[in-house]
Amino acid sequence: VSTSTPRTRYRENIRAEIKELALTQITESGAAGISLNGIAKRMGMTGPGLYRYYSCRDELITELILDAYRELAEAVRACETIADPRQRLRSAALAIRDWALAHPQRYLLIFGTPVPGYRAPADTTAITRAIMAVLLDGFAQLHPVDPDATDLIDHLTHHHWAGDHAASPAALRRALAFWTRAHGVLSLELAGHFTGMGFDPALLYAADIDALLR
Amino acid sequence: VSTSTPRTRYRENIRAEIKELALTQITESGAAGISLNGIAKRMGMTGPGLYRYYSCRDELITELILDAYRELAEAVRACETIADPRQRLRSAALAIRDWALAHPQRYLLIFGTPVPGYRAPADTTAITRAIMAVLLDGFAQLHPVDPDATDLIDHLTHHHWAGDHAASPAALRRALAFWTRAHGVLSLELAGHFTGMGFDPALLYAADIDALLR
DNA sequence: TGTACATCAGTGAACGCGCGTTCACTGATGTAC
DNA sequence: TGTACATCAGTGAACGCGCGTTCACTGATGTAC
Repeated sequence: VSTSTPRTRYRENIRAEIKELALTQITESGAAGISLNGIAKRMGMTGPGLYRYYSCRDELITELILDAYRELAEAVRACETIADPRQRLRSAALAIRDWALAHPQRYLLIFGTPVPGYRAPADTTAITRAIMAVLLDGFAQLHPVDPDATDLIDHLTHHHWAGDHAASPAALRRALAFWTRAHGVLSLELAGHFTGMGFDPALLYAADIDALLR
Repeated sequence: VSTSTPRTRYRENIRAEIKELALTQITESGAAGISLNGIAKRMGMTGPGLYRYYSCRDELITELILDAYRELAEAVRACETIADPRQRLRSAALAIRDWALAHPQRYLLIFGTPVPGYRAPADTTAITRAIMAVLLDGFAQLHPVDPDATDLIDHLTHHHWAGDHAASPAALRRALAFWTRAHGVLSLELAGHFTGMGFDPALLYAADIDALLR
């Protein structure tokens, strides 16, 4: 973008600072606790001043969600260069986990309990699809495994999602399992449901994903 | 409980009505949206009146969480009578899903993004343990399978959780996977992440659980 | 380089709202004799 | 059965708080000649 006058650069910085503080608000008070007034106060500004940067609270939340989706997709896409599909999928799983642990609020903002009354932007499905494409490619290149879940695979044969990406039902089935298993461990871990159980969630995560890659 | 004077019965009814309305508030505005004033208004009462029944907002939330945990545990324990371990675990999985779909707010209240600033009551771990006991028993009775995830199983050997229930590491590993896989599908389904994908989450759920029971 | 003007960041007051919680109180419901 | 008293449900006013958002404004920053 060539619109880089001092003023627009300044605006970008402020917008970034606002988002940064919004994330700490989520950490402290949950997604519903995002408040323009609160952010302004921490920046040494008054509330209305923020309306120069975001026209309303929902616009800020939308941008936070889209940013998070994009960052996660980028982390996954960074694994695309790995030639071996098994290694690629394994490192994609690790990339997702690393990102989720590094940015728990962001992860839960996307995949956690939906923000009440807030409708997620439509653009997110395109990003989801981009992530899915990496998984589908990977599983398509993995040698096929013994048939399981025939019910589900039959079902998926008649439902063409995944856009123009004509994935085999078996690959789609595994990609979906990849997603749900990763999320299962991650969301329980982030919500603190494993604390006090004295085992390492990383190993559980790896085991659950590896079972899909054998 | 023999304390069933007309007055205590009346109190119990009001408390139940309060909880009922709190659940609809969660549905409408999320767990953070629970508000004593709002509930009172819907009951045709004034806000302070509710303080006869709950000493503060957190006490209400705590009771909602404990109720939900207990109900879920009950649903799982109802499967204990099934003799065949495979069938028992299968129906436990279905019981969990049925309950989660029937009471999405309750499920997300327990397993969703934690309520900000709110500290969950300690009694929940005992209930979690009761659910885990059913799973551990079931997997202990299933004939052992080909060794997988040896890293994780080694790890679990040295970490004795699950209380006095001396479960084998292999059973513990499968019980944990049962839990995370169930939650993975359920929470994504409840959060609406499968809408527009045109497949039946029930089949994905069944397939992911069945893979553990073969 | 200097002046005139337009743009824009941020302020402060205001609006209406809902929240949790306390307090002193009225009036109904139960209890004891 | 009737009266005297204690208990308790619910009210209304009040406190202090924070929220999103609007509006008219000041003062600084950039732009054009």
